Amino acid sequence: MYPELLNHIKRYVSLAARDEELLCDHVQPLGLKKKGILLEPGKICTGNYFVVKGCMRLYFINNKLNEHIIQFGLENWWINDQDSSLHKKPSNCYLQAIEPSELLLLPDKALPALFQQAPQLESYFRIMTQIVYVAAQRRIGFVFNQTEEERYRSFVSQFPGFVQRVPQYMIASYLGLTPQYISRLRAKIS
Amino acid sequence: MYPELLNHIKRYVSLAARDEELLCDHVQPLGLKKKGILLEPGKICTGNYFVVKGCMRLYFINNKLNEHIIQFGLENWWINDQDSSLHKKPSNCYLQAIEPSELLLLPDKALPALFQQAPQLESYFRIMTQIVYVAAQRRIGFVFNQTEEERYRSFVSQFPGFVQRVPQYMIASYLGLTPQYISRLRAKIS
DNA sequence: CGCGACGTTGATTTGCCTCAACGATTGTGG
DNA sequence: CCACAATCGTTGAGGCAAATCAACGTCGCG
Repeated sequence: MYPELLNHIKRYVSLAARDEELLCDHVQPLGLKKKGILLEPGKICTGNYFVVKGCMRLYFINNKLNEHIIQFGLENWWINDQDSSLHKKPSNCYLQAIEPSELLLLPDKALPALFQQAPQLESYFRIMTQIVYVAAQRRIGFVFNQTEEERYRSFVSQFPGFVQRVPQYMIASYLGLTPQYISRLRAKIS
Repeated sequence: MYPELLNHIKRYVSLAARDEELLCDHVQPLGLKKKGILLEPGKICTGNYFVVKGCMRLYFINNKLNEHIIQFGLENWWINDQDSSLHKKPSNCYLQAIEPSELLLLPDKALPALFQQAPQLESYFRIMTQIVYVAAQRRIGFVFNQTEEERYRSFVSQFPGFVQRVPQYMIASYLGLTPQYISRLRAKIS
Protein backbone atom coordinates (compact mmCIF):
# COMPACT_ATOMS: atom_id res chain seq x y z
CA MET A 1 0.00 0.00 0.00
CA TYR A 2 1.18 3.47 -0.82
CA PRO A 3 -0.31 5.90 1.71
CA GLU A 4 0.86 9.13 0.02
CA LEU A 5 -0.83 8.20 -3.22
CA LEU A 6 -4.01 6.89 -1.63
CA ASN A 7 -4.35 9.95 0.58
CA HIS A 8 -3.97 12.18 -2.41
CA ILE A 9 -6.67 10.35 -4.30
CA LYS A 10 -9.00 10.47 -1.34
CA ARG A 11 -8.80 14.24 -1.34
CA TYR A 12 -10.80 14.17 -4.55
CA VAL A 13 -12.85 10.96 -4.68
CA SER A 14 -13.83 8.23 -2.27
CA LEU A 15 -12.25 4.87 -2.82
CA ALA A 16 -13.38 1.43 -1.68
CA ALA A 17 -10.76 -0.78 0.01
CA ARG A 18 -11.07 -3.16 -2.92
CA ASP A 19 -10.26 -0.36 -5.36
CA GLU A 20 -7.25 0.64 -3.31
CA GLU A 21 -5.80 -2.84 -3.57
CA LEU A 22 -6.61 -3.01 -7.24
CA LEU A 23 -4.74 0.21 -7.86
CA CYS A 24 -1.75 -0.69 -5.73
CA ASP A 25 -1.36 -3.96 -7.60
CA HIS A 26 -0.50 -1.95 -10.69
CA VAL A 27 1.80 0.53 -9.03
CA GLN A 28 5.58 0.11 -8.88
CA PRO A 29 7.80 2.13 -6.57
CA LEU A 30 11.11 3.38 -7.91
CA GLY A 31 13.96 5.46 -6.60
CA LEU A 32 16.02 7.91 -8.58
CA LYS A 33 19.17 9.76 -7.75
CA LYS A 34 19.89 13.37 -8.59
CA LYS A 35 19.96 13.90 -12.36
CA GLY A 36 18.49 10.45 -12.91
CA ILE A 37 16.54 10.22 -16.17
CA LEU A 38 13.16 8.55 -16.75
CA LEU A 39 12.48 9.66 -20.30
CA GLU A 40 14.57 10.88 -23.20
CA PRO A 41 13.81 12.38 -26.60
CA GLY A 42 12.87 9.66 -29.06
CA LYS A 43 11.37 7.37 -26.44
CA ILE A 44 7.64 7.06 -25.97
CA CYS A 45 6.29 7.92 -22.54
CA THR A 46 4.18 5.01 -21.33
CA GLY A 47 3.65 5.75 -17.68
CA ASN A 48 2.50 8.21 -15.08
CA TYR A 49 4.80 9.08 -12.21
CA PHE A 50 3.55 10.12 -8.81
CA VAL A 51 6.18 12.01 -6.82
CA VAL A 52 6.32 10.73 -3.24
CA LYS A 53 9.50 12.59 -2.37
CA GLY A 54 11.90 14.80 -4.24
CA CYS A 55 11.48 16.94 -7.31
CA MET A 56 11.35 16.27 -11.04
CA ARG A 57 11.43 18.39 -14.13
CA LEU A 58 10.15 17.88 -17.66
CA TYR A 59 12.16 19.84 -20.21
CA PHE A 60 13.21 19.96 -23.82
CA ILE A 61 16.18 21.42 -25.65
CA ASN A 62 15.42 23.72 -28.56
CA ASN A 63 17.41 24.22 -31.71
CA LYS A 64 19.46 26.97 -30.09
CA LEU A 65 20.46 24.40 -27.47
CA ASN A 66 18.56 26.16 -24.72
CA GLU A 67 16.75 24.13 -22.11
CA HIS A 68 13.08 24.91 -21.56
CA ILE A 69 11.31 23.51 -18.53
CA ILE A 70 7.72 22.62 -19.32
CA GLN A 71 6.76 21.46 -15.86
CA PHE A 72 8.10 20.80 -12.40
CA GLY A 73 6.91 17.77 -10.44
CA LEU A 74 6.84 18.20 -6.69
CA GLU A 75 5.70 15.92 -3.86
CA ASN A 76 2.14 14.68 -4.19
CA TRP A 77 1.86 15.46 -7.82
CA TRP A 78 1.93 13.58 -11.09
CA ILE A 79 4.38 14.12 -13.86
CA ASN A 80 4.84 12.63 -17.31
CA ASP A 81 4.93 13.71 -20.94
CA GLN A 82 1.22 13.78 -21.68
CA ASP A 83 1.80 14.69 -25.29
CA SER A 84 3.90 11.60 -25.91
CA SER A 85 1.73 9.41 -23.72
CA LEU A 86 -1.62 10.47 -25.14
CA HIS A 87 -0.65 10.35 -28.80
CA LYS A 88 1.76 7.43 -28.49
CA LYS A 89 4.44 9.42 -30.21
CA PRO A 90 8.14 9.79 -29.45
CA SER A 91 8.79 12.41 -26.83
CA ASN A 92 11.08 15.35 -27.39
CA CYS A 93 11.56 15.84 -23.68
CA TYR A 94 13.71 14.73 -20.82
CA LEU A 95 12.08 13.73 -17.56
CA GLN A 96 14.75 14.14 -14.93
CA ALA A 97 15.18 14.19 -11.16
CA ILE A 98 16.40 17.49 -9.78
CA GLU A 99 16.83 15.93 -6.34
CA PRO A 100 17.08 12.33 -5.18
CA SER A 101 13.48 11.21 -5.56
CA GLU A 102 11.02 8.47 -4.76
CA LEU A 103 8.33 7.86 -7.33
CA LEU A 104 5.42 5.57 -8.03
CA LEU A 105 4.93 4.36 -11.57
CA LEU A 106 1.44 3.70 -12.88
CA PRO A 107 1.74 2.36 -16.43
CA ASP A 108 -0.65 3.66 -19.07
CA LYS A 109 -1.55 0.16 -20.08
CA ALA A 110 -3.03 -0.51 -16.64
CA LEU A 111 -5.46 2.38 -16.94
CA PRO A 112 -8.28 1.00 -19.13
CA ALA A 113 -8.88 -1.97 -16.85
CA LEU A 114 -8.53 0.16 -13.74
CA PHE A 115 -11.02 2.72 -14.99
CA GLN A 116 -13.42 -0.03 -15.96
CA GLN A 117 -13.33 -1.66 -12.55
CA ALA A 118 -13.05 1.48 -10.47
CA PRO A 119 -14.78 4.42 -12.15
CA GLN A 120 -13.79 6.61 -9.20
CA LEU A 121 -10.25 6.43 -10.47
CA GLU A 122 -11.29 7.75 -13.83
CA SER A 123 -13.01 10.58 -11.99
CA TYR A 124 -9.83 11.23 -10.09
CA PHE A 125 -7.71 11.44 -13.21
CA ARG A 126 -10.28 13.59 -14.96
CA ILE A 127 -10.10 16.03 -12.06
CA MET A 128 -6.28 15.93 -12.04
CA THR A 129 -6.21 16.75 -15.72
CA GLN A 130 -8.67 19.59 -15.28
CA ILE A 131 -6.51 21.07 -12.54
CA VAL A 132 -3.30 20.98 -14.55
CA TYR A 133 -5.15 22.27 -17.60
CA VAL A 134 -6.36 25.29 -15.69
CA ALA A 135 -2.84 25.81 -14.37
CA ALA A 136 -1.50 25.74 -17.91
CA GLN A 137 -4.13 28.25 -19.04
CA ARG A 138 -3.15 30.54 -16.19
CA ARG A 139 0.47 30.23 -17.12
CA ILE A 140 -0.35 31.31 -20.65
CA GLY A 141 -2.29 34.25 -19.27
CA PHE A 142 0.68 35.18 -17.09
CA VAL A 143 3.06 35.16 -19.99
CA PHE A 144 0.93 37.50 -22.05
CA ASN A 145 -0.35 39.70 -19.31
CA GLN A 146 2.64 40.37 -17.13
CA THR A 147 6.09 41.79 -17.62
CA GLU A 148 9.07 39.52 -16.97
CA GLU A 149 9.59 41.20 -13.63
CA GLU A 150 5.99 40.69 -12.49
CA ARG A 151 6.22 37.11 -13.67
CA TYR A 152 9.24 36.39 -11.54
CA ARG A 153 7.74 38.12 -8.52
CA SER A 154 4.45 36.29 -8.71
CA PHE A 155 6.21 32.97 -9.19
CA VAL A 156 8.30 33.56 -6.09
CA SER A 157 5.32 34.59 -4.02
CA GLN A 158 3.22 31.72 -5.34
CA PHE A 159 5.83 29.10 -4.48
CA PRO A 160 7.74 30.47 -1.51
CA GLY A 161 10.76 28.37 -0.71
CA PHE A 162 10.86 26.74 -4.09
CA VAL A 163 13.33 29.31 -5.33
CA GLN A 164 15.75 28.13 -2.64
CA ARG A 165 15.23 24.52 -3.61
CA VAL A 166 16.24 24.50 -7.27
CA PRO A 167 19.00 26.30 -9.20
CA GLN A 168 18.05 29.70 -10.46
CA TYR A 169 18.68 28.87 -14.05
CA MET A 170 15.85 26.37 -13.86
CA ILE A 171 13.46 29.00 -12.58
CA ALA A 172 14.60 31.16 -15.47
CA SER A 173 14.02 28.32 -17.88
CA TYR A 174 10.53 27.72 -16.53
CA LEU A 175 9.58 31.39 -16.71
CA GLY A 176 11.07 31.86 -20.15
CA LEU A 177 13.79 34.34 -19.31
CA THR A 178 17.56 34.33 -18.92
CA PRO A 179 19.51 33.52 -15.73
CA GLN A 180 21.31 36.86 -16.10
CA TYR A 181 18.04 38.69 -16.07
CA ILE A 182 16.90 37.00 -12.87
CA SER A 183 20.22 37.75 -11.30
CA ARG A 184 19.80 41.45 -12.05
CA LEU A 185 16.26 41.37 -10.75
CA ARG A 186 17.34 39.86 -7.45
CA ALA A 187 20.05 42.49 -7.11
CA LYS A 188 17.49 45.21 -7.74
CA ILE A 189 14.97 43.83 -5.25
CA SER A 190 17.38 43.70 -2.33
CA MET B 1 -31.01 14.48 -30.64
CA TYR B 2 -27.93 16.44 -31.55
CA PRO B 3 -26.01 14.57 -34.23
CA GLU B 4 -22.92 16.80 -34.28
CA LEU B 5 -22.35 16.32 -30.58
CA LEU B 6 -23.10 12.60 -30.58
CA ASN B 7 -20.82 11.99 -33.54
CA HIS B 8 -18.05 13.83 -31.84
CA ILE B 9 -18.41 11.77 -28.69
CA LYS B 10 -18.47 8.56 -30.68
CA ARG B 11 -15.09 9.39 -32.13
CA TYR B 12 -13.66 8.74 -28.68
CA VAL B 13 -15.96 6.38 -26.80
CA SER B 14 -18.87 4.12 -27.62
CA LEU B 15 -22.24 5.20 -26.36
CA ALA B 16 -25.39 3.14 -25.76
CA ALA B 17 -28.64 4.53 -27.20
CA ARG B 18 -29.90 4.94 -23.65
CA ASP B 19 -26.89 7.05 -22.77
CA GLU B 20 -27.41 9.20 -25.84
CA GLU B 21 -30.94 10.03 -24.75
CA LEU B 22 -29.80 10.66 -21.22
CA LEU B 23 -27.23 13.13 -22.41
CA CYS B 24 -29.51 14.90 -24.83
CA ASP B 25 -32.08 15.40 -22.10
CA HIS B 26 -29.62 17.67 -20.36
CA VAL B 27 -28.47 19.58 -23.42
CA GLN B 28 -29.98 22.89 -24.51
CA PRO B 29 -29.43 24.41 -27.95
CA LEU B 30 -28.87 28.12 -28.19
CA GLY B 31 -28.18 30.60 -30.96
CA LEU B 32 -25.94 33.63 -30.72
CA LYS B 33 -25.41 36.51 -33.05
CA LYS B 34 -22.07 38.07 -33.84
CA LYS B 35 -20.54 39.65 -30.72
CA GLY B 36 -23.12 37.93 -28.53
CA ILE B 37 -21.84 37.34 -25.00
CA LEU B 38 -22.22 34.19 -22.89
CA LEU B 39 -20.01 35.08 -19.97
CA GLU B 40 -18.68 38.29 -18.46
CA PRO B 41 -16.12 39.10 -15.77
CA GLY B 42 -17.64 38.72 -12.33
CA LYS B 43 -20.06 35.97 -13.36
CA ILE B 44 -19.39 32.33 -12.57
CA CYS B 45 -19.17 29.98 -15.52
CA THR B 46 -21.58 27.11 -14.90
CA GLY B 47 -21.79 25.39 -18.24
CA ASN B 48 -19.94 23.78 -21.10
CA TYR B 49 -20.62 24.95 -24.61
CA PHE B 50 -20.26 22.73 -27.64
CA VAL B 51 -19.85 24.70 -30.85
CA VAL B 52 -22.08 23.27 -33.59
CA LYS B 53 -21.55 26.15 -35.97
CA GLY B 54 -19.66 29.42 -35.85
CA CYS B 55 -16.72 30.54 -33.79
CA MET B 56 -16.25 31.71 -30.22
CA ARG B 57 -13.45 33.30 -28.28
CA LEU B 58 -12.56 33.38 -24.59
CA TYR B 59 -10.62 36.50 -23.64
CA PHE B 60 -9.79 38.83 -20.82
CA ILE B 61 -8.81 42.47 -20.59
CA ASN B 62 -5.67 43.26 -18.63
CA ASN B 63 -4.92 46.34 -16.59
CA LYS B 64 -3.44 48.07 -19.62
CA LEU B 65 -6.83 47.57 -21.30
CA ASN B 66 -5.44 45.11 -23.82
CA GLU B 67 -7.51 42.12 -24.88
CA HIS B 68 -5.88 38.72 -24.58
CA ILE B 69 -7.49 35.72 -26.22
CA ILE B 70 -7.06 32.59 -24.14
CA GLN B 71 -8.81 30.22 -26.48
CA PHE B 72 -10.78 30.03 -29.69
CA GLY B 73 -13.77 27.70 -29.99
CA LEU B 74 -14.41 26.30 -33.44
CA GLU B 75 -16.96 23.83 -34.76
CA ASN B 76 -17.00 20.49 -32.96
CA TRP B 77 -15.18 21.72 -29.97
CA TRP B 78 -15.99 22.70 -26.41
CA ILE B 79 -15.40 26.05 -24.87
CA ASN B 80 -15.93 27.52 -21.42
CA ASP B 81 -13.93 29.12 -18.64
CA GLN B 82 -12.58 26.02 -16.93
CA ASP B 83 -10.90 28.06 -14.23
CA SER B 84 -14.16 29.67 -13.18
CA SER B 85 -16.16 26.52 -13.68
CA LEU B 86 -13.80 24.17 -11.83
CA HIS B 87 -13.17 26.40 -8.84
CA LYS B 88 -16.64 27.99 -8.76
CA LYS B 89 -15.10 31.41 -8.75
CA PRO B 90 -16.04 34.56 -10.65
CA SER B 91 -14.58 34.63 -14.10
CA ASN B 92 -12.39 37.43 -15.35
CA CYS B 93 -13.13 36.57 -18.96
CA TYR B 94 -15.58 37.26 -21.71
CA LEU B 95 -16.95 34.39 -23.74
CA GLN B 96 -18.08 35.91 -27.00
CA ALA B 97 -19.23 34.90 -30.47
CA ILE B 98 -16.94 36.04 -33.26
CA GLU B 99 -19.46 34.87 -35.85
CA PRO B 100 -23.16 34.06 -35.64
CA SER B 101 -23.04 30.74 -33.83
CA GLU B 102 -25.07 27.74 -32.80
CA LEU B 103 -24.13 26.15 -29.53
CA LEU B 104 -25.19 23.37 -27.20
CA LEU B 105 -25.16 24.04 -23.49
CA LEU B 106 -24.37 21.24 -21.08
CA PRO B 107 -24.68 22.60 -17.53
CA ASP B 108 -22.04 21.63 -14.98
CA LYS B 109 -24.70 20.57 -12.53
CA ALA B 110 -25.87 17.82 -14.88
CA LEU B 111 -22.44 16.22 -14.97
CA PRO B 112 -22.27 14.24 -11.71
CA ALA B 113 -25.46 12.32 -12.43
CA LEU B 114 -24.50 11.86 -16.09
CA PHE B 115 -21.09 10.47 -15.20
CA GLN B 116 -22.63 8.18 -12.63
CA GLN B 117 -25.12 6.72 -15.06
CA ALA B 118 -22.92 6.74 -18.13
CA PRO B 119 -19.23 6.28 -17.23
CA GLN B 120 -18.37 6.47 -20.93
CA LEU B 121 -19.20 10.13 -20.77
CA GLU B 122 -16.73 10.67 -18.00
CA SER B 123 -14.16 8.90 -20.16
CA TYR B 124 -15.03 11.22 -23.00
CA PHE B 125 -14.57 14.34 -20.94
CA ARG B 126 -11.37 13.01 -19.43
CA ILE B 127 -10.00 12.52 -22.93
CA MET B 128 -11.21 15.98 -24.04
CA THR B 129 -9.43 17.56 -21.11
CA GLN B 130 -6.25 15.64 -21.85
CA ILE B 131 -6.29 16.86 -25.42
CA VAL B 132 -6.73 20.50 -24.54
CA TYR B 133 -4.14 20.18 -21.79
CA VAL B 134 -1.58 18.87 -24.24
CA ALA B 135 -2.49 21.70 -26.60
CA ALA B 136 -1.94 24.22 -23.83
CA GLN B 137 1.44 22.67 -23.02
CA ARG B 138 2.44 22.92 -26.64
CA ARG B 139 1.37 26.52 -26.74
CA ILE B 140 3.60 27.24 -23.76
CA GLY B 141 6.46 25.49 -25.51
CA PHE B 142 5.82 27.59 -28.62
CA VAL B 143 5.90 30.82 -26.71
CA PHE B 144 9.23 30.05 -25.09
CA ASN B 145 10.88 28.27 -27.94
CA GLN B 146 10.06 30.32 -30.97
CA THR B 147 10.50 33.91 -32.00
CA GLU B 148 7.36 35.92 -32.62
CA GLU B 149 7.86 35.45 -36.33
CA GLU B 150 8.13 31.68 -36.13
CA ARG B 151 5.10 31.66 -33.87
CA TYR B 152 2.99 33.47 -36.40
CA ARG B 153 4.19 31.29 -39.23
CA SER B 154 3.53 28.04 -37.44
CA PHE B 155 0.10 29.24 -36.36
CA VAL B 156 -0.82 30.06 -39.93
CA SER B 157 0.41 26.73 -41.24
CA GLN B 158 -1.24 24.83 -38.42
CA PHE B 159 -4.64 26.44 -39.01
CA PRO B 160 -4.76 27.28 -42.69
CA GLY B 161 -7.82 29.32 -43.55
CA PHE B 162 -8.42 30.41 -39.99
CA VAL B 163 -6.42 33.57 -40.58
CA GLN B 164 -8.94 34.52 -43.25
CA ARG B 165 -11.83 33.82 -40.94
CA VAL B 166 -11.14 36.11 -37.99
CA PRO B 167 -9.76 39.65 -37.76
CA GLN B 168 -6.01 39.86 -37.59
CA TYR B 169 -5.96 41.66 -34.32
CA MET B 170 -7.50 38.58 -32.73
CA ILE B 171 -4.73 36.38 -34.07
CA ALA B 172 -2.30 38.90 -32.67
CA SER B 173 -4.09 38.80 -29.35
CA TYR B 174 -3.97 35.01 -29.27
CA LEU B 175 -0.28 34.87 -30.13
CA GLY B 176 0.63 37.64 -27.72
CA LEU B 177 1.90 40.22 -30.17
CA THR B 178 0.67 43.48 -31.67
CA PRO B 179 -1.50 43.86 -34.80
CA GLN B 180 1.14 46.21 -36.20
CA TYR B 181 3.77 43.56 -35.89
CA ILE B 182 1.70 41.00 -37.74
CA SER B 183 0.99 43.53 -40.43
CA ARG B 184 4.70 44.10 -40.94
CA LEU B 185 5.32 40.38 -40.98
CA ARG B 186 2.74 39.82 -43.70
CA ALA B 187 4.29 42.60 -45.76
CA LYS B 188 7.70 41.01 -45.36
CA ILE B 189 6.50 37.53 -46.28
CA SER B 190 4.90 38.55 -49.58
C1' DC C 1 44.36 21.02 -6.30
C1' DG C 2 41.79 21.68 -10.44
C1' DC C 3 37.59 21.22 -12.61
C1' DG C 4 32.67 21.82 -13.26
C1' DA C 5 28.45 23.93 -11.91
C1' DC C 6 26.31 28.08 -10.85
C1' DG C 7 25.74 32.93 -10.13
C1' DT C 8 27.10 37.85 -10.97
C1' DT C 9 28.22 42.00 -13.48
C1' DG C 10 29.23 45.02 -17.49
C1' DA C 11 28.82 46.52 -22.39
C1' DT C 12 26.36 46.17 -26.47
C1' DT C 13 22.69 44.96 -29.58
C1' DT C 14 18.15 44.08 -31.19
C1' DG C 15 13.43 42.73 -31.66
C1' DC C 16 9.29 44.30 -30.68
C1' DC C 17 6.30 47.85 -28.64
C1' DT C 18 4.43 52.42 -28.55
C1' DC C 19 2.63 56.40 -30.49
C1' DA C 20 0.70 58.50 -34.33
C1' DA C 21 -1.28 59.29 -38.73
C1' DC C 22 -3.29 57.59 -42.67
C1' DG C 23 -6.24 54.33 -45.99
C1' DA C 24 -9.83 51.01 -47.08
C1' DT C 25 -14.02 48.92 -46.16
C1' DT C 26 -18.41 48.27 -44.10
C1' DG C 27 -22.53 49.58 -41.96
C1' DT C 28 -26.08 52.78 -40.62
C1' DG C 29 -29.27 56.47 -40.05
C1' DG C 30 -31.16 60.70 -41.97
C1' DC D 1 -28.70 57.35 -51.76
C1' DC D 2 -25.30 59.68 -49.50
C1' DA D 3 -22.69 61.31 -45.28
C1' DC D 4 -20.65 59.83 -41.45
C1' DA D 5 -18.86 56.83 -38.02
C1' DA D 6 -16.92 52.56 -36.77
C1' DT D 7 -13.93 48.86 -37.70
C1' DC D 8 -9.81 47.06 -39.32
C1' DG D 9 -5.41 47.10 -41.53
C1' DT D 10 -1.04 49.57 -42.95
C1' DT D 11 3.08 52.36 -42.51
C1' DG D 12 6.65 55.34 -40.32
C1' DA D 13 9.59 57.08 -36.48
C1' DG D 14 11.48 56.51 -32.10
C1' DG D 15 12.35 54.18 -27.66
C1' DC D 16 13.16 50.63 -24.42
C1' DA D 17 13.32 46.23 -22.13
C1' DA D 18 15.46 42.13 -22.27
C1' DA D 19 18.71 39.12 -24.87
C1' DT D 20 23.35 38.34 -26.09
C1' DC D 21 28.22 38.16 -25.56
C1' DA D 22 31.91 37.94 -22.53
C1' DA D 23 34.60 37.89 -18.38
C1' DC D 24 34.99 37.06 -13.68
C1' DG D 25 33.89 35.17 -8.82
C1' DT D 26 32.67 31.44 -5.80
C1' DC D 27 31.44 27.30 -4.05
C1' DG D 28 31.49 22.21 -3.79
C1' DC D 29 33.53 17.97 -5.03
C1' DG D 30 36.19 14.09 -7.15
